[in-house]
Amino acid sequence: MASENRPARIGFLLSQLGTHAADVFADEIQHLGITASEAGVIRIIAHTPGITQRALASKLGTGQSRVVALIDGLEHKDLVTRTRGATDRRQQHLDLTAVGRRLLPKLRQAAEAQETELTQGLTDQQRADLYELLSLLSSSRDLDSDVHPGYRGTAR
Amino acid sequence: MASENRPARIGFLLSQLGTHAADVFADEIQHLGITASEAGVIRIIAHTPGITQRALASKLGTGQSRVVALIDGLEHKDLVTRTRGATDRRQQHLDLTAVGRRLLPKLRQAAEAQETELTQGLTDQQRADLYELLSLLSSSRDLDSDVHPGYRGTAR
DNA sequence: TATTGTTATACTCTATAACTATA
DNA sequence: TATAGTTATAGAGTATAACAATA
Repeated sequence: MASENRPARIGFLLSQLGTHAADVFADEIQHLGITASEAGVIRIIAHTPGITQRALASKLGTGQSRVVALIDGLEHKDLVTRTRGATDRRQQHLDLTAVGRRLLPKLRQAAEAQETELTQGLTDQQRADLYELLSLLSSSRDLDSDVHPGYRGTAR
Repeated sequence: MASENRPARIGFLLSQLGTHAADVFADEIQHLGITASEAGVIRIIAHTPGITQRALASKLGTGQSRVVALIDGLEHKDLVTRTRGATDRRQQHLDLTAVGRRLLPKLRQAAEAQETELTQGLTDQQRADLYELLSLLSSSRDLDSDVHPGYRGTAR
């Protein structure tokens, strides 16, 4: 704020480091044959099996047509299945295949490698402090703990 | 790391909050008639007047053709000028117009509004701590202090 | 008539290669 | 022959509207 004697750069640093973090994660999972977007979808389906495409679109903050394309890709890779709803046959329920489930521990490993890579300049105490502050920011900003909306904006 | 008893989420939180920060900034400058990418270019030219398009492309981490499109837009809005190099007529040197320079304090205001908006859940002390940690991360990761590469990745 | 998913279309950002004018 | 900028083209991600099947 005005009382502090430094330029307002937290927003800029968050944008910059957020982009960098996404790049590092994309690199970490490249050998798994999926993109960061696909990894996000897999995580959500793992957390809420049977979720409909509409509910997934709403969680991702994207349109339904984007979900169609994403699921087409994941279905083609045999990671996700679509099942028509028994009571409402308009809905498609999404679930992980056995192959998809086998990806989950690898995604967790990738997240750990990403964190190690990102925070290698910090002490354990600093890493813990940073985690606390980012969690506080995220929850106070009412952002979903499973999802973030993806990169729509552009460089600042 | 393995010794810490929490999931590896710093990378995820940085991505999520970075996207959110970029969205907030885009909203703050929308009334100025420029995008976040254009604001970034204006800031760089303000900092290094006479920079060539090639040098700008390298700073942005983008291709030269993207710079052509960006400068076309800024020139059309009368915010930036191109001047052929006197000694090497292949080069285009970029400078802000008077109108462009008048935007600078408004961009600073927008950055302050963004920071206030982003960190409204934090105490002054927490805000100062967060700034320290993010600065440390950014400098240890060797990221440019003026620029970040923009959003190329997608949701995770 | 409304809703779920699908298809079609367009717009932006990005990346690459071909082209020009200068060196 | 190499370089700075430009143009053309194609690919991803995104958003919107039109459409089919179902409710």
